[in-house]
Amino acid sequence: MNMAEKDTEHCEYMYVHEDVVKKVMDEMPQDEVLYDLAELFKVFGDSTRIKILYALFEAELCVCDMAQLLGLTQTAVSHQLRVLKANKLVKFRREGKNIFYSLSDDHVRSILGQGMEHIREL
Amino acid sequence: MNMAEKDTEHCEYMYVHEDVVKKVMDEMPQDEVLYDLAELFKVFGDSTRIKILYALFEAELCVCDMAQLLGLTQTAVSHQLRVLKANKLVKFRREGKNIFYSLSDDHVRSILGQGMEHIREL
DNA sequence: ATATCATATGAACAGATATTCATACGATAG
DNA sequence: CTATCGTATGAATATCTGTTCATATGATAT
Repeated sequence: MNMAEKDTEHCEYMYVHEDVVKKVMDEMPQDEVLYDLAELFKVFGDSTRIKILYALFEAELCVCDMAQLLGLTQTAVSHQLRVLKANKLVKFRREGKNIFYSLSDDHVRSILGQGMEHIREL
Repeated sequence: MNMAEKDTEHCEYMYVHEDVVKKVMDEMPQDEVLYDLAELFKVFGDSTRIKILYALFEAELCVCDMAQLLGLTQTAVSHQLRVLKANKLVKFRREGKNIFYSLSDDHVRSILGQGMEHIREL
């Protein structure tokens, strides 16, 4: 076998391209970071939460506003806000009986914006 | 009741802030777009797929390379590549028996980059 | 204090999803 | 053309996730 070829290491019954694999391994972020990253995107991967985030693009809203606006139950909205809070995507303030939610920073806009660009090109 | 107050419309037993809700409703993207957007992020919301994408950041790889690199079975990788292909996040070319995958465009990098920035600040 | 409003929370259920196993397909070498 | 390698696919299973229902909490007004 020609040693100049990349195929050197065994992978079950297959051969891997060893040098490339090693290079990639060195550059890969830690597993935990990649896991956290997936968890973050999981939050964006639900249309209810996306709707809530988009609604908050425009204005600060209370739970009932969002429920009415999006045609959802108060409970469903509340559960999803919990997820968004846990991931620091929204912040909130109390005003009497109402709790007003808003976007916590501009990363949300950036991330959603990039996603929008991608689907526009599909 | 003071008409200068925002609370005008009924929502079950609650009142919504009508003017704000209407403003937001006008600005909201179509439901279908938001659904597609959620579907896109759902693709990023899995650590196996994130790992595959990050691996492809660095180099073009065949299925077996990825399986070995990431400690996954060939089948698992193949199933996830199917999802990534369906969402136009990766492209591929055949070279003999191997099929080499690579990132299809720079949106992937942008989206992952924004996500990374967010989790760094948590 | 008590009733009511706005929101949160816990349990239960239904639907979605990732992995595995078995197998099929397409390309190549002999 | 047959065997083998690399990859893809379908079915089955276990886990995860979102919604609903019932109920709890926290704030306000009377």
